[in-house]
Parts: sequence; structure tokens; C-alpha cells
Amino acid sequence: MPPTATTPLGSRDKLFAAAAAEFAAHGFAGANVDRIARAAAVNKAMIYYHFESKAKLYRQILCDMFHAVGERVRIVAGSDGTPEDKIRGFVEAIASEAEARPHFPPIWFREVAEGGTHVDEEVARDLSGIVQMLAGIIQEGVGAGRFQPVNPMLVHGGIIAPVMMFFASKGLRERLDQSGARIPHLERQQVVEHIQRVTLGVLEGKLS
Amino acid sequence: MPPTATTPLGSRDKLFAAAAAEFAAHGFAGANVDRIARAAAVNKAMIYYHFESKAKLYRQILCDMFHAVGERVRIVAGSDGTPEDKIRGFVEAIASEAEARPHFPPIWFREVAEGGTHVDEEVARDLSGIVQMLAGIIQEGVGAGRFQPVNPMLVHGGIIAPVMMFFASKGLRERLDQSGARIPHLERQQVVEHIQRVTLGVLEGKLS
DNA sequence: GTCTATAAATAGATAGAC
DNA sequence: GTCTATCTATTTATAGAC
Repeated sequence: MPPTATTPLGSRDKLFAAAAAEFAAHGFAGANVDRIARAAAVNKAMIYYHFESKAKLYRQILCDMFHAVGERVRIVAGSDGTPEDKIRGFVEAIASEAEARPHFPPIWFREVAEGGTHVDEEVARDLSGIVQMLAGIIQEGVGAGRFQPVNPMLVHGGIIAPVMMFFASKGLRERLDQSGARIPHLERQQVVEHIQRVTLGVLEGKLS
Repeated sequence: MPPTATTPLGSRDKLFAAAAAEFAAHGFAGANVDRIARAAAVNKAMIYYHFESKAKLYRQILCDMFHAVGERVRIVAGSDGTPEDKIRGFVEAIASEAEARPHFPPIWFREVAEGGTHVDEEVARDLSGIVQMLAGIIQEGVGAGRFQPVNPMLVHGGIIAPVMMFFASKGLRERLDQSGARIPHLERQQVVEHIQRVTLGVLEGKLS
């Protein structure tokens, strides 16, 4: 049972949240269970009581992350809007999931860098499901004569990569700012709208 | 003196190459100096002889990486092609640097995820220099009446993110393939040309 | 469910011979 | 420049009391 306004966070949930932040900031290998326990204000032994090991805890977080994104995308793909609406909805879904779980973009970047070492069958299904659903939206648009056929992986990369990069690089951009680098500022809404427009432009064949 | 066809790799260069691969695969914290030494077929103590510490070795690799990319981009920005040529050249430069140094995309993703913890002043200069040069190319195109003014960071993210993602996710895509996920295949050239076309479309105002 | 104390393994780093 | 042996700190994990 997830915590609500009336049920305070139990030790399990507090550890889960602290671990997500720790893994995002330091990666799997760099994450420290003592630090997780301290941040959660829960005894370290509780990690092993609830999650069995650092690795299983990490996998749990990965699973939760991609399951949530998959569900969110499923709603968009299954809605009754136009293909254009669904593309916009897909971009917005990824962005708002990234915002709701700040650990999502950094953990995903690290997982990509690591070649998906920790990606088990369940996560793999969620991941490919997301691509399949995007491919379905494109197919729908093509069938309706509104989209050009474009390799779904090109479209996928054109959305996921910059959205994740925007959120994951927040810390680095601030750091560069303080180093005196005059990097133009970016706003969330600006980025989302840009990617929506570009993706639709690609699919509607405005670039040829 | 860098190694050439006639000068075989010294222990320093062998360690450098092995370390780059190790950091790419496991991250800074996850990298293991014993493994680096073994992969380089060089004694572990030589790491400390040549580089002083694991951290300094890592910074050296970061520096080298961004310095090379910066130089490459400088050549493109300073060439005498049209702004369109330079945009295409910029994309190609990033892609071919990523290909020449397979450790570049994964290390960069990890560094972004970590908020640039290991980014020192020198690397910060190279990084912001790359953005400035891209901004300069855009400005040039705007001045010539060929480009619309677009926030350089939007353009930058639209290039760097998907190019890095394409190269960094190679291992993960293979992994998903073997998990039975039917993910469409992507070819390097296809990706580069797509991003070139999209970026020019954005700058030439084809999307409004 | 929670906590203390500690086992057991790993890994960064160095001394010192050659 | 290279190598062996080793020191030391860190860290995952568990046993066992409450």
C-alpha cells in the first residue's frame, strides 16, 4: 500500500526515495548504503530487511521508473485524440514523468552508458513497449495520410534524448553558469514545445 | 609525444586507453584500477607513477575528450562554408568524435547525470566554447538572412543529445535485441543525416 | 520492525627492491 | 620505468539482541 496523506511514509518508502536520489547522484557503484540509510533517517539494516541487497533495491527503482513511464505512455497512445495530439502527448508524458521523478533522467543516462547491465526482462518489456507504442502512433498517422513514414527509432531518439538531456543536465548547467560560462537559459515549457513542434514537423514531412 | 606507427604504445598510453574504456563501462566510482592495469597489461603501480591517482587519471581523460571535440568544432566554425555547411559539419564533427573515441558518449552521459562533478575550469571552458561556436554559426546564418533566430541551447540539445544517445545506447540496443524486443534498427549515417536535416529545418524556419 | 556490533571482502594507494 | 607485497580505509552484508 503506497503512502497517502493520512498514512505517513514507512521505512520502506523513505529508503526507496533516498535510494533513488542516491543512485541518481552517484550511480549504482558509487551509491553508498550508509548514506542512503542516513538520508532516509532509517537504520541501515532495514535496507536488507526490506530489499535484500543494494542490487535488488536498485532494480526495484528501475522497475518502478519504467513501469510508471510505460503506463503513462499507454494512456496517451490509447486516448482518442488525433495522431498529432498523441505525439504532443507523448513528449509531454516523458517530460512530466521526468519532472515527477527527478532521479529518472540521471539514472536512465547512467543505465544507457552502462549498456543496460541492470535491465532485466521486465524493464526490457517496458522499454520496448514504449517504442512500440510510439511506432503505433506514427503508423496511425501514416494510415490517416497525415504522417510520412519515419523510422520510429529516429523519432524516439529525437524526443527521449533531448528531453532527458534537458532534465539530467540541470545541475551541470548551473555549474557552468557559476563557472562564468555564458550559456543561454532554457525553460521547461520552451523545450517541450520545441520538441513537440520539431517532431511533428518531421512526421508531417515539412523538412523535405 | 603521442604514439605513432613507429613508436609503440608506452605504458602511459596503454593505461590511458584501458582507463577510458573502464570509466565508460563502469563510471568513475565503479571503475577498478586493478582491472585497468590488467586490461592494459601494465603493472598497477604504473597508474600512480604516471597519473598520481584514479581521480587525476579520470580528469585527464575528460580533458582530452573535450579538448579534442572543441578543436574539431573550432575547425568547422572557422571554415569558409555557408552557415548550412557549418551546421552539417557541426553534427558530423560530434558524430565522428564520438566514433573515434567510443568512451566519449558514455562518459559524457555519466558526467551529465552526476551534475559535472568532475568538470574543472579547463573542461568548462571547452564545453561553453562549443556552445559559443554553435551560437556563432547560428548568428552568422541569421545575419545572412538564411536562419531564423533560435535559442542556441535548443539547437545544441537537439544535436548533442540524440547523437550521444545513438552512440551511447549501442550496447543497450543490442541487449534489447537479444531480449526479443523488436526494436527498429538504426544506422549511423541515417542518424547523422536525419539530425542534420532536422536542425537545418529548425533554423530555416520550416516548422512554423 | 528496529538497532548494534561486526564479519568479510574489496579496492585505492604506497614502500621499496630491481 | 617496472614489479611485488602490503597497508589502510571503505563498504556490503549479516548475526543476534530487543
